[in-house]
Amino acid sequence: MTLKVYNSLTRQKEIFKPIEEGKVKMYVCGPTVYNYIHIGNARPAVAFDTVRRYLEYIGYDVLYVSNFTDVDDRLINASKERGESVLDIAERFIGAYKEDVHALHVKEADIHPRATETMDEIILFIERLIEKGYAYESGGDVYFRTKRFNGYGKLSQQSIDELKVGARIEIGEHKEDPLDFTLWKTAKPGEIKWESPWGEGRPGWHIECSAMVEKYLGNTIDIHAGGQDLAFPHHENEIAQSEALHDETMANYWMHNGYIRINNEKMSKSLGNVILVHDLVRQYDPNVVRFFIQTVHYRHPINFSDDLLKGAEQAFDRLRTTYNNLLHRLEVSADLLDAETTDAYKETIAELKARFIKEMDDDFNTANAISVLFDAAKEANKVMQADNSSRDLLQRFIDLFDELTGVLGFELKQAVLLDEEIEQLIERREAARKTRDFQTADSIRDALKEKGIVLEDTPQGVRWKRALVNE
RNA sequence: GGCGGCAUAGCCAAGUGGUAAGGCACGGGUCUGCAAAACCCUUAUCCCCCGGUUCGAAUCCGGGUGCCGCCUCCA
Repeated sequence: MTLKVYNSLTRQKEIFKPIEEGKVKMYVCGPTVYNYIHIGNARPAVAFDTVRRYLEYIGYDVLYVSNFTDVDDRLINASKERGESVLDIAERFIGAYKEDVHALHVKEADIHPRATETMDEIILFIERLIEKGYAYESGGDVYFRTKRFNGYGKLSQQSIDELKVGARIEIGEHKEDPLDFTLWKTAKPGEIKWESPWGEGRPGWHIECSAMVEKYLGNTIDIHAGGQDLAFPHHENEIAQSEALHDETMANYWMHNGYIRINNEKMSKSLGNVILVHDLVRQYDPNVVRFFIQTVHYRHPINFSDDLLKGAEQAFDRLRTTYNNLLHRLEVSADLLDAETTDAYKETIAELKARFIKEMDDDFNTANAISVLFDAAKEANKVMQADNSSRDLLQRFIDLFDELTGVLGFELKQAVLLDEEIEQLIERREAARKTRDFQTADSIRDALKEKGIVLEDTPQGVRWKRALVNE
């Protein structure tokens, strides 16, 4: 089994080979924390969390770093508008970010550096770029001398000449060339600022990532990831800064996730269709949201709409039902299956797992990996269909689901808590059924359905499950 | 203008040279007191269109059409 990763830099799938055997150093561009995150922020968080989980699953020791941009123009604007300090706003939305991605089962990064806490390294980075002639101070600002860096545009396939056409110098900027970009920006009166060799100011947007990658991961890392829209100019500029300074490749693999659309339109503030994770996870089970995101390959665009999410909810429920039926059967079943059939299923389980790995090895094809889960559900259901199952086999299917959904980051187990009142209703219904008083039994079943509890009468006894939230 | 992506059944979505995964929805059957869940069967002679390469293409090449994105803040 060989893991292949699509590398945005070379535009092809490549065999994954870490710098250091058994270890992966990855950096994922995080959010600017001036607001609650929307699903556009959630997609990379989920996609690359799955990349991380899979890498760990196949035995790598992953060092995962993801930044918080806690000072920039948008934060400064928000600060002015709300009369709240930049740092307070950042602090609040970092908290909100963690809460939101936690709901989506995104594992916490090993290191979550903040721009404001990396200021020394940022300034040092810029000083060294100036020393090497790749940057210059001008009017209190510092700019990167873009044309000096050979290979500018290699990530986004842009040529310097073409880029020049669209580039321009804003009023108040003091660039030598329109393509140059800001490394350090002089503070205007009243703005948050830091001392530097070039006066009081703040870093440009791109430099923090270069400085953080160097500080926490080194000159060359394995994977650098983010949204497709970051490829240009953000990642392009990161490459220019880091590679100009180090004369070494910044990242061996660049990964970019596709865009999000809402009802087939671009998600944007002007269209007023921005979906906040905060709201979405209250409308849908976060497991369903995470499942849904992964039914589409991470590099492809994904469309969000109520119909699609409801469809995902239905699909997800199939897996959840099977899984919880397995748990139920394990409680009530005896070992009855013959050894030959049991062995055949063991073989099947091994094959399913191998297929899952094969799909994930192919550039993290979660859509196909999920289809393996459905096939596993079908096999598990067959085992349960034959009303003589084997506890060992049931447990193996449960383990399989636990293992594979653990990689994809969602849970199939439903909460087992039931009100005493509901327990009693179920018992009363059972009693009624025994006396063939189906009228009473059915009315209790209807009443429970009203409460969101769906009953299933199986040969092994009654099972209950929660009804879908959005029907 | 430059760069890039996408187009597969009613819907969602994999597949990128060997004869169309998976899910939702639909229909038939089995099971059930009735349901629910589940299982079995059925569901694209065909992958936007037109040419070409090939023994063979949804997959490669050329030309169209449509949709979308980046080039400015953006995940």
